[in-house]
This record gives sequence, C-alpha cells and structure tokens, in this order.
Amino acid sequence: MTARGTNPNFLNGVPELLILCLLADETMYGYEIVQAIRARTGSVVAVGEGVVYPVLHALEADGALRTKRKSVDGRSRIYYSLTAAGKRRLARLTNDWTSLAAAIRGVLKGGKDAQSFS
Amino acid sequence: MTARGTNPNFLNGVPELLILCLLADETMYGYEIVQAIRARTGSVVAVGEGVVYPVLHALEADGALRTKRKSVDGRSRIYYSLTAAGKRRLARLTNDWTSLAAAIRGVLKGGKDAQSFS
DNA sequence: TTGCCATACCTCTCGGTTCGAGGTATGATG
DNA sequence: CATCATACCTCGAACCGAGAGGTATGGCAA
Repeated sequence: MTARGTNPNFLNGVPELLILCLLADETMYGYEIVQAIRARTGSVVAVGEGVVYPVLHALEADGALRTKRKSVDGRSRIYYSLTAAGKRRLARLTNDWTSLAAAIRGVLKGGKDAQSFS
Repeated sequence: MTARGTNPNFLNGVPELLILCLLADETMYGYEIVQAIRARTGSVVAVGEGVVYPVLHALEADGALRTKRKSVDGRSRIYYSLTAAGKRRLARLTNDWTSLAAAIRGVLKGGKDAQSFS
C-alpha cells in the first residue's frame, strides 16, 4: 500500500503479503484468513481481524482482489480471490521480501566482509 | 522498542536490528552507520539519518548502548558500542527475526500442507 | 429458555515507527 | 569563496498494526 519512495515496503506489509499468498492457493473469507495465518505460522504471526479486514478492503479497492458472497449454513461469508493485478502484486511483494530477507541475513551473519547480492 | 503483546516485534524494528548487529562487530558513529547499512545491504535497505539518530538515542537511554566522544581530524564523533544489555537485546531480536523469516518462508513456499517449525 | 461461545462481518482510536525535510557547523576541494 | 562531504541533530507528517469494541447468527449446555 502506498509505495515508499526509497525502501521497498520492507518492514511493514507483512500482513498484506501473507494474505495475498494464502489467497493465491485458494479462495478464503476474512475470518478464515485470520485463523489460517495463526495456524500456518505456528502462532509466530498472529494478526487480528482489525488488521485483516482493512487490508482486504484496501486490496479490493485497488483491484487486487475479487469478492463473491456465499451463504453457508445460514452464515454469510465473503470469499476473496486474486485478480491478475493481485497476482502481479504478490509477485512483486514476494520479490521485495526475499531480497530484504537476504540482505538482513547478510548483515546478521556477515562478520565484516559480506558481499553476495545480485 | 516496546515489546508488542503478541507478535514478536516483527515488521518494524529492522533498523534497530541492523544497528545493533553492526555495533556488535565494531564500534561506529552515527553517520558511519547510515552508510554502512546502505553498503552492506546493497542499497536494499537505505535508512536516513532521521531514522538512525533517534534509534541510537533511544537505545542509549535504554542502556543498550554506551557512548564515547572522540575527535578525529578536528571532527567530533560519537562512537557507540554495545553493553551487556545491548547484546542480550540483539540476541533476542535476532531470534525473533529468524523465526519470523522462517514462518513467512513457510507460508510463501507452502502449497497447502506446510508444517516445519520447532 | 437462557446464557455463552464460536462464527462472521465491521470500524475506530491509540501509539509507535519511519520518512523526509530541514537546521547547524567544520574541513576539504575546486 | 563557494560548494560539497562529513557529522551531529530535531521536527512534522504519514502510515500501519494493535486492540477494543460493535452487530448478528447458530449451536450447545445448564
């Protein structure tokens, strides 16, 4: 959301990245995403609904997500899935994250002379 | 800074982590740290002085850093080095970052059944 | 049947962090 | 003598995540 001038979105945007990633595998609804993040990260990341829903809405407004209402057991759910733009966004964020993680790993392990980036 | 209740500091605190990490190797002064971060991350991370100095001051106030003024070529520099508390802090943050990176990598690569955390 | 918990959606405010611009001062370089 | 690199600093705006809170339904137990 809102590209920062210099650094590629690094420190934040983790919830957005995870959400896009989950939706790339299968369509899901908000409440389900909250549980899935907790489950798939072994509770290392535990974002609340107050984080997930606003991200979902912003991504939809940006054309990255498509929605479809469904009623299951009398419960109303809003299923989200990736659009083409969403897939591109996911690819970009994944790339950003990967290079960030590599850079930080380099500093972490780098006892002085550390140089191995593309 | 300021432990979050649930998630271990994840998305932000990257500047703090990098600064502590650099100072673990050698004592440095603020301006030098700004350049070092840019250099060692291949410009993937490029934080300005407006980020570095406040973090430095906060860490010092917290007892994680120790300072020593020095004059080199008529220029006044403030060298920072880690205290015992600073080393503990670095260890904790490194741990947090590592498990976060592992968790995210798991979701990223995990086509459904991904389970490999300790 | 009544209360409580899980499901499922949502919004709002608070607080912390980062960003960028700006401000001061010195030494070297053209 | 002006401009740049060095070297310190602060401030305001913007942003994002945390957590509390709010609504409504279904299922289960007391």
